[in-house]
Amino acid sequence: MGKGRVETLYFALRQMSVNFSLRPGERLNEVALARQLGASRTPLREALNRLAAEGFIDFEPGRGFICRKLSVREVDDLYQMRIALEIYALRLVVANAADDALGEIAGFLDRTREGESGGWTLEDVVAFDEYFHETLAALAGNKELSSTLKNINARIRFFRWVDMEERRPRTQHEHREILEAVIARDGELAVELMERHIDRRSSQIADALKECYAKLFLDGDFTEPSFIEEVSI
Amino acid sequence: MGKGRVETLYFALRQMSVNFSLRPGERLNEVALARQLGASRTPLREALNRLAAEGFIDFEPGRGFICRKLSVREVDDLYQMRIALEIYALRLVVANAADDALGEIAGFLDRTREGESGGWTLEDVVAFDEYFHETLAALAGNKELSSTLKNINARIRFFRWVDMEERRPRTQHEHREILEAVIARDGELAVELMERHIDRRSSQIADALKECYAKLFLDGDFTEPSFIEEVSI
DNA sequence: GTATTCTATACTGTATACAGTACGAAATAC
DNA sequence: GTATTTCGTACTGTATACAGTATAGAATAC
Repeated sequence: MGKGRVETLYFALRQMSVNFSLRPGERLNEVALARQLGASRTPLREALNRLAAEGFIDFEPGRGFICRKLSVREVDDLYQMRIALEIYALRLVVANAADDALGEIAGFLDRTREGESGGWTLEDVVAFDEYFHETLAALAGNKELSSTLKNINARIRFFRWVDMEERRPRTQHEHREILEAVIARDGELAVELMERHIDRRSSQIADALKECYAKLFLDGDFTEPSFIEEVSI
Repeated sequence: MGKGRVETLYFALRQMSVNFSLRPGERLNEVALARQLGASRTPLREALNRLAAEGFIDFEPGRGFICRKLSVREVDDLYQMRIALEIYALRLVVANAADDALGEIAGFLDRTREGESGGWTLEDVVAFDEYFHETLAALAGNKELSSTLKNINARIRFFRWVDMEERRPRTQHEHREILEAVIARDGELAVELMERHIDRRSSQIADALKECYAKLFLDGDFTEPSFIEEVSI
């Protein structure tokens, strides 16, 4: 079955939103975007409407579609959502998951370990990080929860990309600890470790976001960082 | 500022999806729907795309938009999501909420108490139930969490409407107990009460859904209950 | 009578045209 | 020089036309 034109546009635009190829706060020119993506305005707008419903872009009636801004508040809220969902999922996983499935994840952690040889790029590490959390949560067997979590992860990926630079050394060890607590069926420990692993201070988020927009505007046309909201907390 | 045409269509269609004025599993005829709602197909489809992204209706490429089916699995998953989100929110509320705000909710529970005199309709009671949960969770101050919760509540409203017939007597008392635990800042108790209050067995859900579609097809044209998925668990 | 192919219809998917409006730039007043 | 109004442009919002395809019904074969 063909995936459908709107679907294709949806994923292309989603990708653009995720890595901010579109500048934050910028109004999207539908005609230009449509031509750039080789489509017409109608299916483009349908894809944009879906993305707006999922929080990947903003929409203002009469003004059109606008690239979301880098908001401390939003990242903060999404990290809390992660904690809420992942912790609940984790309890279910500890109670119900098969040992086999947990063993698979352990194998994944082994294969992606960063030894003296293993030279992973930052993108790799971020992808592994997401994969670990999503796969573990998926063992809870709740589709709605899993898809919500995936959406959240996509929306905070730009942040993770900066955050990971600092946390990279710790991440691996923490993942292993969490998984071992799950395998030992120690729910309380697993939950406690997971919460500490995910938790971020608002100040950390603000710092990372500053770095984010610095990165975004490094090459050339630095205009006005008016697209970053609530830098102060 | 005018709310925009698509926005209006969005809410009208959302309402239709919530109370299943559209029959589950039924393909939506865009031309007919557009005429019925006094709009053109283009904005209609934009609204439908948003609703599809939020899970209020389904979409199959090449076949068009389809009213979601009554699914035990989905209701089950959404109830788990409620537990995950509301419990996490509750911990934040216990830790941070102002006494004033909690007092307001207590006042709301008083005003909506079902005395010998107070004759509330089932719709009223369901609305009060949603309001209690959403208002309490909102005190956690997380916009993403609140809006996700509201979406979930809209998606399970048809179910609540049946479920409440049975739970009506208990509900009020349980809400009061939960709130009192929060006011007493007893987080563990509040969480335990809330989890028990929300939790449903899959078998309960299946029974209620059967009643749901019985209700939907009571007047006249009973055709084929093929729109109910996974009646057996 | 049942299954299968063909055909007509009706619906979705997309392009495009047009209307209305927001926005920016130029011009004028002060 | 600064503020304000006017005007032109360009973009969004919506209707509509057309093309392609899924679907149902009729006709035919078995």
